[in-house]
Amino acid sequence: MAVKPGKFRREPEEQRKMDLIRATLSLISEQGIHGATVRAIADRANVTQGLIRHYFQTKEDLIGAAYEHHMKSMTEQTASAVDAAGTTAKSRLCDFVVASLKPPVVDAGSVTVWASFLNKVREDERMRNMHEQTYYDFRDRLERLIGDALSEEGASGDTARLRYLAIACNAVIDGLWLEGGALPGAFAPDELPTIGLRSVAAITGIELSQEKGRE
Amino acid sequence: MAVKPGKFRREPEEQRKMDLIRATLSLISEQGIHGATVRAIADRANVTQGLIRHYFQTKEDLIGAAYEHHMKSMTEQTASAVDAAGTTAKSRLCDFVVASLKPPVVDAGSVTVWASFLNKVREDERMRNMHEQTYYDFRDRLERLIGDALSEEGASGDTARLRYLAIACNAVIDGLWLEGGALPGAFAPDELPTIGLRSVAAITGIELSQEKGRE
DNA sequence: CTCACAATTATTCAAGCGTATAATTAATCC
DNA sequence: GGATTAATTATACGCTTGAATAATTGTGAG
Repeated sequence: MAVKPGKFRREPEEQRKMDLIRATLSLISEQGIHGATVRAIADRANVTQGLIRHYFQTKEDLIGAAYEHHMKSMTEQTASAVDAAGTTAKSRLCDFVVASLKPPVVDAGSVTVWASFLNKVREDERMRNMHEQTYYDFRDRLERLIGDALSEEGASGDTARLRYLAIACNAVIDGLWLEGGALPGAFAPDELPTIGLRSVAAITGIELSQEKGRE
Repeated sequence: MAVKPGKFRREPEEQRKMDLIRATLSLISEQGIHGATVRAIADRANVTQGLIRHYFQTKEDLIGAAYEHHMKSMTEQTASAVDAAGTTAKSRLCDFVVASLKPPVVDAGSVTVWASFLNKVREDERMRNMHEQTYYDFRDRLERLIGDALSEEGASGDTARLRYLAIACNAVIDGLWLEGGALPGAFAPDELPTIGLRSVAAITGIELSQEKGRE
């Protein structure tokens, strides 16, 4: 009755795959992993369930693709907050921390998706590799930012100390991210970024003021 | 052929419930939530599946009971490391941090179980309440320990600062716990406790030496 | 000793799952 | 503008799931 019936439209492969991935992620974020059945996914992507197997050999393949997309997207969202060149290393570190602890990175659905996948990481080697890579990638970025900020202050850290600083700061960020997503309403709007910055500053010994944002 | 056939034995209610809970948790920790089917649980507890419904009205009830048990058990394991009276507040804080970051609290299965349940926290109110309560209980213990250690040093923290310190230290511990369980092999044996202690010391400004353990 | 009752097993059921295959239909090519 | 082909729908299959009910069996009371 609306635009012209026509039983279906053909779409380019990448488009359809992305539709299915997005449908999968939105379902998991709303209902957890058990809500992401092939029928529900197809329904949300406005296709029939047979199409899933046309693009993904098995449901696990789709799940894997969705996991990869979600992790890359989260890393991207934080990393993109930092690539503004020409700024000081300290302010880049600040931006990185703050971006990790604000929406849309801090988000209940995002945490749900992440936790759902964590279960599969144990069994599936491909997922385990993605998981490890994502963790190390994030931590390495952080380590570089910390190293830059330190040398900017004249203080140089040896390798071992830099590793410790990166692990510790990464842990604070992860912990705050998790709690912000898992207990929405437990923290005031700007509380997590503030606490994150102060913690990273205390651990590294770098003086960080919240330069981004109006406060 | 072994000990005496006899088709089954009657056990006291609490015993059987605990058997079922333990079977549930061990299955989840090994295979994730999807491995915990009523049949698999009954099998592992050496009963038939009908018995589950005799003790738990629904499978969700069993899952809820298992969740409660797991969370209480984790909190207990850390809390019990600290109740040695007569020691200084500083050393009690140390013990608490270290216990949180060593096996059996840091454990791959434990993290898997925790992540599996996180999915259900969103939908089920009873689970959500348990989740919040566990978090606040742990954080409050930490806050008290930090407060005690601070006043032991003469430094007194106002309420707001104490809240910040507790949230931040809790986040480091959570983050390290998570990563230790999710990436076994990524850290040296004593690395997590060491990093945890140094981080808590840096954040709170309390000088903490690793008094427990031989190093 | 046996009787009554609760603990436990045995069997059944309907629903939902992922997958497989066959039937349509939209776009492309000559 | 009809034939071809791949994208999409439609239908069906076999299996597992959680739950329900019926049939047994161990055990304590009198």
